Amino acid sequence: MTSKVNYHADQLAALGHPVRLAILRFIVQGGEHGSAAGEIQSHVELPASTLSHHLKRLLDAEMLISRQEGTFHFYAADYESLRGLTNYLWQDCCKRGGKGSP
Amino acid sequence: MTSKVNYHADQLAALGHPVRLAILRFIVQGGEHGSAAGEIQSHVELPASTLSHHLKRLLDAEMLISRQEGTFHFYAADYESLRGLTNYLWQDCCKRGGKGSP
DNA sequence: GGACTTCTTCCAATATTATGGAAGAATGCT
DNA sequence: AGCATTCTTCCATAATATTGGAAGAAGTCC
Repeated sequence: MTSKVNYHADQLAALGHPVRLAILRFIVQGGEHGSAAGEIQSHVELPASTLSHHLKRLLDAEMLISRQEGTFHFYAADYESLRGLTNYLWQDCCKRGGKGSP
Repeated sequence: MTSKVNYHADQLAALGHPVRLAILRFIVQGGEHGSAAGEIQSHVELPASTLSHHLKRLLDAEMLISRQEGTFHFYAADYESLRGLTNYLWQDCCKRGGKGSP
């Protein structure tokens, strides 16, 4: 119960960093097969280790899914998770049909 | 351009804390007229100063709107802002109608 | 004006996060 | 086996966030 708040707060915190948000959007816009860490790196222009930390954070929060092909590590968005997060934000909101209804 | 990422990352970071997420949800579920700081405080059970810091953070990120009535400070959700945030997360996603389409 | 309520700001301590060089792991190639 | 590529983990440092007591501001009521 209370763990749901913590779970989603963790996801929001994972997205609550300019670099990580940029990473997610790059991946989301990049298509279904995901993006290799190297591609992402050349997009965000950061040292490999720093990027890796951010990717791990997103992975731990279950905002990303990863897969390996040879020496390449591909990252794709976890859309179900993202959907669950946005749903949670609006849950039980505006039941009486106020102006804020989604 | 890049400021949009920073703006929304800041919003996500504001929500990326269990207490603040709980606060937003309490307010969102509480109805249109908003909730007084005191009501919120008795819900989250935190010292007044700590709560005030969190409310300020949410306010600065434009996730809340505040209004004063006498000595009471009411806080309400900024639904347009919340909508803008969730839209941003899904923007330009899954253009080719993949399984993740919203 | 004085007492009371409601909430915010000041301040300092503690905890968590972010960063990146260097070293390590896993894979592939010849 | 040796070497290159791709990315992760180890480690230490710097920066930022969180926390809450004490003091302050702003309103109400007698």
